[in-house]
Amino acid sequence: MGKRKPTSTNTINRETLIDFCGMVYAADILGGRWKLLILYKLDGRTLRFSELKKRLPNVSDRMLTLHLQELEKSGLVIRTIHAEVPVRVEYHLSESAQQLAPIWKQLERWGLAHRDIMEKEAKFSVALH
Amino acid sequence: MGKRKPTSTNTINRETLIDFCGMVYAADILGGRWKLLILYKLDGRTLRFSELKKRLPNVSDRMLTLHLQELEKSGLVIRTIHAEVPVRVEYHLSESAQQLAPIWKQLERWGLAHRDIMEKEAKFSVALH
DNA sequence: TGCGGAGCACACAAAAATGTAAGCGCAAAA
DNA sequence: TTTTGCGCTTACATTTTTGTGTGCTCCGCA
Repeated sequence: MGKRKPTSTNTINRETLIDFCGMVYAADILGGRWKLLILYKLDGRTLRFSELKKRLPNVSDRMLTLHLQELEKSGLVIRTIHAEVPVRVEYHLSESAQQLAPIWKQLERWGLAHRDIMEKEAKFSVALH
Repeated sequence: MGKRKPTSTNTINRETLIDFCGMVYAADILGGRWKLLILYKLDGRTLRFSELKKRLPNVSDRMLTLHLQELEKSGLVIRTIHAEVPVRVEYHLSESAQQLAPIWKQLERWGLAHRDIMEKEAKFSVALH
């Protein structure tokens, strides 16, 4: 997050890869400590900043703001400001992000399954000892 | 990569989240500059270190080694050492990783589609000016 | 004897991501 | 009048990730 040096090989590599690989592009957009989780929490509902914060353990104001800003720039979440006092700001998923939902649900399932496999293997190799 | 301070809030948060969310677990395993790309390149074939390196633009020996090691630890790639001279080391996907393939293909498609949408929107808002 | 490739390991440096603490602007509530 | 809440922003510190360069070891080959 923060700023990136535009001259770093890191940035350059990323950009050249993004050009020909949709997966790298997707990973770039979704990579970040809280992004997938934010999207997950916003799935199917609209939440305001403070509500979102409550649902994410240990996220700081700053990180939440930063990630939400990036997600907005990437066209995944939509931000609505209600000019009241105190201000009310609400977030919900864009159409594009909603199409992503089935993918992260699969990913969720795969993650759990894979973790089970790993744990069984670990037990097995302990048993061999 | 490298080592992590086990006391940092970063690590602690990650661990608590991983406990109840397969998606965070998956993201943790797959997050990393080259990981998805390595898996992608290994899809359906076996490659040795140097072949893999050729297919990945600008990756250094070190980064490739680190990522491959982590992927092996995560049970996604399988490493085979052929005791020849010079040594030959080959990598291929585990069964678990192969089950992941359809997901990243969807992600690939989504990425391209989403990028198109973003580009069109960008043009549109320029046109308004 | 020196060279060369393969697949790393190690020490170090740079960059990027994340976290912490403080404060701000406004109006209503206390 | 002071306090409170919301949704940030700013400055700064720390942690994590990535990159760079060097060298090693094994053996065959010239």
